[in-house]
Amino acid sequence: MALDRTDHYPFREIETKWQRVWEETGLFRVREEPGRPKFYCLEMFPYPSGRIHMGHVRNYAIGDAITRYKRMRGYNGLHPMGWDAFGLPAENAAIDNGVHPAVWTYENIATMKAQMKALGISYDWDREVATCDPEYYRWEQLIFVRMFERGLAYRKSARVNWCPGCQTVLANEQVEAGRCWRCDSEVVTKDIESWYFKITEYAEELLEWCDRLPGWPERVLTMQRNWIGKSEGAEFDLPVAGRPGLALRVFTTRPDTSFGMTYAVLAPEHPLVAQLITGPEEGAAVAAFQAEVARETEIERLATDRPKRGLRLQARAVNPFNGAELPLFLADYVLMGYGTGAIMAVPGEDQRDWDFAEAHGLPIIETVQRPPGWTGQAYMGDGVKINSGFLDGLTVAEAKRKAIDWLVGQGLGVAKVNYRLRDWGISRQRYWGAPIPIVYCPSCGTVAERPERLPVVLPQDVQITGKGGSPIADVPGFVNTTCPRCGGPARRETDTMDTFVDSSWYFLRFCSPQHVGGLADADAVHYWMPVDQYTGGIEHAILHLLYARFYTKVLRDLGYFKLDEPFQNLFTQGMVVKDGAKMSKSKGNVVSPDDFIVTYGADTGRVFELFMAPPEKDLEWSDQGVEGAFRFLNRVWRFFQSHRAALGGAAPRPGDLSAPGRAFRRTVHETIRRVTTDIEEFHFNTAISALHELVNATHVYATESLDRAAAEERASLLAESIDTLVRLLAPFAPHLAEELWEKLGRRESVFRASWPVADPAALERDAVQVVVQVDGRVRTRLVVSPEIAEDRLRTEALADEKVRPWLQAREVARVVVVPGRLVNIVTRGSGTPT
RNA sequence: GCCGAAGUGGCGGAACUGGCAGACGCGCACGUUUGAGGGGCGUGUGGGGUAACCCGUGGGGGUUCGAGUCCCCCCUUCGGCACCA
Repeated sequence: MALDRTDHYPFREIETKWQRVWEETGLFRVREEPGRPKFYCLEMFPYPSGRIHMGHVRNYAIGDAITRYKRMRGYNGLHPMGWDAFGLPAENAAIDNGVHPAVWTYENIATMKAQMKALGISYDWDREVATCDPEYYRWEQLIFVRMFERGLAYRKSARVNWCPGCQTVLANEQVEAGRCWRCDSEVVTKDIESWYFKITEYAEELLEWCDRLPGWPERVLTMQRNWIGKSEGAEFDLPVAGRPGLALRVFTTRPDTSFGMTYAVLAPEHPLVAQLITGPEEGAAVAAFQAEVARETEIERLATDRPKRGLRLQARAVNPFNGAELPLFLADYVLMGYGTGAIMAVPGEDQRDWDFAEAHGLPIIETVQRPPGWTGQAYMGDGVKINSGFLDGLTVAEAKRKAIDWLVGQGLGVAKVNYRLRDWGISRQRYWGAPIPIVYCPSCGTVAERPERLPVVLPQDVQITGKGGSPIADVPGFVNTTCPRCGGPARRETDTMDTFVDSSWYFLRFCSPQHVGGLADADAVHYWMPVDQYTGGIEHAILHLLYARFYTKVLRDLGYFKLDEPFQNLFTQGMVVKDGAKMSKSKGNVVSPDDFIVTYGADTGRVFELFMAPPEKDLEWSDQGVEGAFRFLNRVWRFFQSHRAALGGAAPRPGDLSAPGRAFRRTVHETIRRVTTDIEEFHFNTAISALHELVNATHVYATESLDRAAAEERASLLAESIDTLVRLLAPFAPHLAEELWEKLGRRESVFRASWPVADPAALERDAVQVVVQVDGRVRTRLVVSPEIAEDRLRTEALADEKVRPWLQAREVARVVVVPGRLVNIVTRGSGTPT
């Protein structure tokens, strides 16, 4: 049942008023103040897709609560916002509606910025950046140039999704069940020349630093470690039988199992395959197999619940450990992109090899002693080596070392560390992205653009059809240029950069967004960085966060900044769902922030989203929950209105308060303590419930009848309570708090006021409740002094009249006393109480 | 298939390091204010039982004086994934 809102607090006037005041006074504008502690709070900047949704609101409400809290604790709080403005949806809008991507993007930015302002998030809007602004991407192009000079950016062939209908490259998301999402053509793979960043060069450092990021969720670090995928082992050659000089290089993490190899496998794309074909008949079979595998996606090739496809070649490989000749296969489960693209197969100690061997009738040799009863599958555990020549009797670890030593000694192989991480392909054959600043010169070759000629500006006047190559390839004024080195006629690169590049350094630009001398002012970066709190969705746990870490290290090594890691603390928030599903237009379960703000106000939205679930978990949208949050703020407002006149008087004197006064004051200071630790630990839901309790307790205290002395002290205690409540409420409902603060007669913003500190004297208790159990069951509760001696408490518990019946005809075996908490009387015997 | 997280009232969720399970909110019921509705205020609200009490944190075992919390097995749900040699 919806509320009749004639009686609600005037949130609209309040929110508009304070948003204006904040803007006019520049309250959230910050600059470096050397010597003052800083707090850089950042939410992942959004893609300007059209309108913000409740997931954004949740993200910003979290970041804003933290920033405002930290400011009240005296930190110089940087809280910037910008736009991850390049990307595919803008091009799709252009194709579907004929609107230019730039127009579409900037319109969306204007809309979303207005929405954010209506939420009253405390951003320093002077620092706003959009990645599609040439003043932003010129520095990205400069970084590219420096990376190219260092060999960290290079070109190689890449396999892409190709739509023969549109004659264009497709992103994974544009491929639906193997078909183009636009024209429904069957998608094929195609190799094209692409630009790459050598992130693999940083694999080891990125991995090592995973152990030095205690402020990151462990599960994110685990995902990053697994993505980097370090494995240690050996790389060596398997000679091809009867083909001197020809060998397959294989990588293995289990060189100790080499005596157990019963076949070998090449990835179907392996360049050696062509040389191994013995005749036209086999050539045709191989080509057919390769075509078959090319149709499989990598996900399919890596799926466990489908049979592994294989094609046996006539050529045979030789096991260098014992000279055995082995069958040689092409198989889909071996990928060219990992290791050497060829493996020795040891079915005894690898389950994938076991499955393949069983399907193809290949022998299985056990090289590790099985535990008793082990049967029917590969054994990957430790044990004593068997059937392994000179490795017999060793443990797996010993045998690994010895096998590697042997390979090295024989000159056959090397110890090798391998990473699953691949270099980062950044070329996109698309329009709406930052141009790659490279020029192809007939005489000088591939040349980086000269820094003083940057930015290479994306031309505006293009036709976007979704067909053919990059639209800027058809703009002669863009493509035709002069060589930065020799000045002769040359051609520009027409690929643009992956938008993940744009978002890999924006947090640095926020430190000095108008800086014209480079990507960011070093002093500003050294003052503000690292980001103290980064908050966003778990979907970015790997790619964005890994790329940003990589970029930070690259910029350090290029000499720009002394900074190893960009994000000190990371928080990954849960999704906002409705009816159990993620909000989306197609499901029709979207709740619009605009409607919401009109009906309830921004403060209610924030309080609801922070209160209804712990922030790391999914939040189920609930209209009734919203009503609850709205009711709470109205209650605060009403209470304030009716008791304002009764506030004031001297500050409470803790020493000579009446008993109810002391009890009430303890509640106030307990709330300070709870809300403070809860915010520090991201428990916003329990912080807000503590505020509920404070409001309830204040209401009871204000209306209960007291004797005259107690009633006189009430005004000053209520004043302290209300003052505290307003400050504690400020991070969650900033507009309302600001309004009440002003009504309390304060001239400065509540965000310039200090965060309250709990008075230890007020927290002291003169009595505690102790639970008394008999055999673990609660029988009574005693109210005692907190300093009561242990044996006195024991005696009182044993003598209690509620306890005694439970001890009749039973013997007390022992008494467990937990001071200040409980007494548990443990008995022995058969008597039961009568 | 593997890895990770989580299963607590009618619902969202609390519960520090093993110490009163269910804070706070929603919903519901009754009362009160009101011409009425809405709203406000008050009381109650895990299940069973007149009561004393008993039973209760996905299921089953275990450790412990004491388990939502720790250990083992199982079930379910949700996330992530890379058959990575």
